[in-house]
Amino acid sequence: MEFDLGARLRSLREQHGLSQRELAKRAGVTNGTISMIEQNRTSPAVGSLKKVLDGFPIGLSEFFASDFSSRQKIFYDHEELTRISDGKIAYRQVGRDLTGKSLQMLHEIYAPGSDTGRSMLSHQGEEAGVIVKGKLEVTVGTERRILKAGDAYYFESHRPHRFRAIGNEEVVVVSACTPPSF
Amino acid sequence: MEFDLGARLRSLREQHGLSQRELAKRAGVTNGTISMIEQNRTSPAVGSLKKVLDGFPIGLSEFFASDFSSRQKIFYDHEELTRISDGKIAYRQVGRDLTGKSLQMLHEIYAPGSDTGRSMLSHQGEEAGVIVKGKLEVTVGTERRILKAGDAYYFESHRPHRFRAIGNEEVVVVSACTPPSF
DNA sequence: TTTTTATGTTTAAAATACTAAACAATCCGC
DNA sequence: GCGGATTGTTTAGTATTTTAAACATAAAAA
Repeated sequence: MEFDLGARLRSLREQHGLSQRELAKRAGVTNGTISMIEQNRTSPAVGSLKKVLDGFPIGLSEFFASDFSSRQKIFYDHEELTRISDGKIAYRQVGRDLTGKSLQMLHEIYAPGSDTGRSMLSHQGEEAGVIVKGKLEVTVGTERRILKAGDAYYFESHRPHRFRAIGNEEVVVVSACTPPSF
Repeated sequence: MEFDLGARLRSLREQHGLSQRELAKRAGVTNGTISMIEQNRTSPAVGSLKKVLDGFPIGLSEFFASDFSSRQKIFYDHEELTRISDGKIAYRQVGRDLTGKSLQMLHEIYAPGSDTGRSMLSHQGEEAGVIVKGKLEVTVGTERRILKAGDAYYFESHRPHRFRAIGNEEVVVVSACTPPSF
């Protein structure tokens, strides 16, 4: 989905009942700048946009937050779960086709010593997991920790992350993410 | 707190293990641009910043949301999980405050014979779960099935549903739903 | 109507960001 | 050590944004 910066700003301004000049004065820019931005005739400098948004006020994060509000098989025997092989890690996905769905749940089995690779994973959404068996080293951004059975994690998926099995027994994890990442 | 755009970008890039040139190539800008941005010597055009962030990838909103996520707790010992008592069923939620979040994960322990009640549950969203231990009877709409360790379920939460522990051992389930239901 | 006031748009000049290439520093293999 | 590759930084030139002021239209007041 395309983000229409100009339209978003115009909508915001009108919701606040401000003219381009009023907003410009508050923001410390000229009305022409606001006009150009609203028509998408320029890609404003972040600094300029920030000044403008301070006139409402609203933060950059909220401004860019596009509001994603966001008969089928129900029961699955373990062997029915969709297998997604990825080297030494055996993923089993709950459910078949997740198109249109917003939740993905995986039953993961890590062979001893296996990991998700040195290049860190990163995607949209949130993910969480509970360790069922074994020891799993979880790295998120600059933070790292070893989790054991019963422990859990929860983070936003855009943060680079990596999983690694510790010790010489297999590791079992039940994880979920939203929206589905593959 | 002042938002340090340059530092934020540098940190992100380093977490991903990319050089300025590698990122520049992915993003379709020059390495000099990235250098200047990271030093806060320019206030990049929104369009340029977007191109750069697409190289990770990460959205503008998350980029500006910054420290929110980095201060958030990620790892949870089993005893740290938030307990949500509900009669004979012990829920432990992964994560503390889920406001603004779209994923909820629970570690559930059913005492022998316990269930979620005769009046069926129903709410918005989707939910899924994996049985870790014991036997669980799951009823969704008119369908009913007994699941054992390793088995799983997935359905849309608006369908009336009910869970019941079968046999005389406790049942352990890891479940997830989106959006959080309580 | 005529005038005043306010609106959004456009334009030439000034300010700023971006590129391409050179520069400096560091690391690695030989 | 040396040479080559890779890193982040800087610089001069080009491209883009921003300003200040003029323009055009519309609504309100006289």
